[in-house]
Amino acid sequence: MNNKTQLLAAEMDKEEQLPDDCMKNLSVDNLIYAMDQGKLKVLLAKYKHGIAANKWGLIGHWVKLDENLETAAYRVVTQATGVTNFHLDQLATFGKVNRYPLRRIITVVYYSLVRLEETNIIHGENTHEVAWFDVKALPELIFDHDEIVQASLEHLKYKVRHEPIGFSLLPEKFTLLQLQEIYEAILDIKLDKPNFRRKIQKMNLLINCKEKQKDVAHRAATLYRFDINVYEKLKDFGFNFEY
Amino acid sequence: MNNKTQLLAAEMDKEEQLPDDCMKNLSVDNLIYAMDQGKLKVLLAKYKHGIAANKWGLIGHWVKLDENLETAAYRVVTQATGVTNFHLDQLATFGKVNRYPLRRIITVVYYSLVRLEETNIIHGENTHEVAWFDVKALPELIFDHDEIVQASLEHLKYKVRHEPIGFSLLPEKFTLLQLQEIYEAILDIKLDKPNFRRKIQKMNLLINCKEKQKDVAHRAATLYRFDINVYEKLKDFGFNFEY
DNA sequence: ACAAAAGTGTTCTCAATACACCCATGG
DNA sequence: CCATGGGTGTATTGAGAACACTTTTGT
Repeated sequence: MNNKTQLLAAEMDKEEQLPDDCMKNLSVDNLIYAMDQGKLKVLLAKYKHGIAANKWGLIGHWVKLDENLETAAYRVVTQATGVTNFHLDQLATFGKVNRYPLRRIITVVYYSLVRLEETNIIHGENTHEVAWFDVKALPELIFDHDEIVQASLEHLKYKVRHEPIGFSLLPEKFTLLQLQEIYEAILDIKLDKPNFRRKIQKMNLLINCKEKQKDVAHRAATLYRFDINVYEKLKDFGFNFEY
Repeated sequence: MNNKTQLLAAEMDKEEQLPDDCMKNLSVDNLIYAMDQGKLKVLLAKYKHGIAANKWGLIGHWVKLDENLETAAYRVVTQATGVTNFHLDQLATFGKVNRYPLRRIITVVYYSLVRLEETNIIHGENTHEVAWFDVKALPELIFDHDEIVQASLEHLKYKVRHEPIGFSLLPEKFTLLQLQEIYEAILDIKLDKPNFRRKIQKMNLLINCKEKQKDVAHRAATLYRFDINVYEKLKDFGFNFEY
């Protein structure tokens, strides 16, 4: 064993804390999104150990031997955010030979949409810090995580136009402007307010709560909630939100 | 070692022929699609060994230690079809704990679109037979492959409406009816011919070859080819093919 | 002549767009 | 009274759907 190999082995020890009950070459990584005052944010962690030390990266973990991929992703999101009920979908799998410098790791990437007010961020023992970042102002990321984030943002654009996923980012009762801001943040465009309202209302996805906002420095907006039944019907028929 | 374990071990020997230079818990599977006389077909293999013996399944293989996932998928498709230039995209990754009965295997699934007339089907040493199947009349499939096929057909519907992938299934010069048949086969609907023509022509994706079909028992149709330059522009602007 | 597919024309409806305008509330 | 966002009205444009119709070619 030469010096370089020893160094690598030392790094790997520090890095991994890879438990025995996990698969050796497989991880899940999560893109956890939330809306915060009209901005789309993603949750990142600053790691303690190994080659990723003191750098920001996605929130991920190993997959247990007897654990489904989606279960692993769910576990990681819940552990980091405290949220138990959220939208979770597979994005894609990244497996370039050298994406992780020390050995071959394939990562299955999931993305989730959470409601900011339901979160209670906990940083695990492997991380110094866990924080929300505006997707338009991301720090430098470890490994291929920047590529992954960009791919997921593209995918979100695609998705938001064909499924009403926006509702997964809002509290139960929300205003039309809040909903509009989601589309604007994800698609990175400005929308016409009157047209947006009419369009979204015509879809019959919204139920008027017959309540108004409180304590706002302008005319109080009507609160709406999402009609899950109509959504289920729409899924079969197709849904479209092109601009 | 008890009897059952011995049996399993014997099965595994027969099953695998897992080479030393491959990852142990990872495979790629491929959905290879082509159009044949207005029908959408998918390529399947009938395996020789192990628990999949004499059953139909997707065309897959192990991923080499020093091979990217996409490279592995490309290799498998080329090996089975002889085609070297085709549309290849990742679909998703399937990794339920018991999807493969003998041990944990995660499979990264790709789909490819090939031109039937460019194919020269070769069946490898692990398969008795490789054949095209109409997606509307599939045989029983091994493991979770039916779930995978259904997911990919859903994804194709989604995809064909937002990217002009149809062209990847056609010869260089094709008629408008051939193109229409692709949309009809993938979306599983009937389209109005006059409206289809106008719509597709307005997109400026087609170049008139100023040639006609030969030897057809009806009025010869104009041949068109695909304008790749316009497509590249459209990708940025967005593309839509809703019906 | 007939089958089969190519290809054109026309009408109707409705969604998308642009933008002017009024309303309610707190500071 | 003004800033801020809520909310309505309306005219124009163009795409999509339905369908009647003519053209070309081989058998």
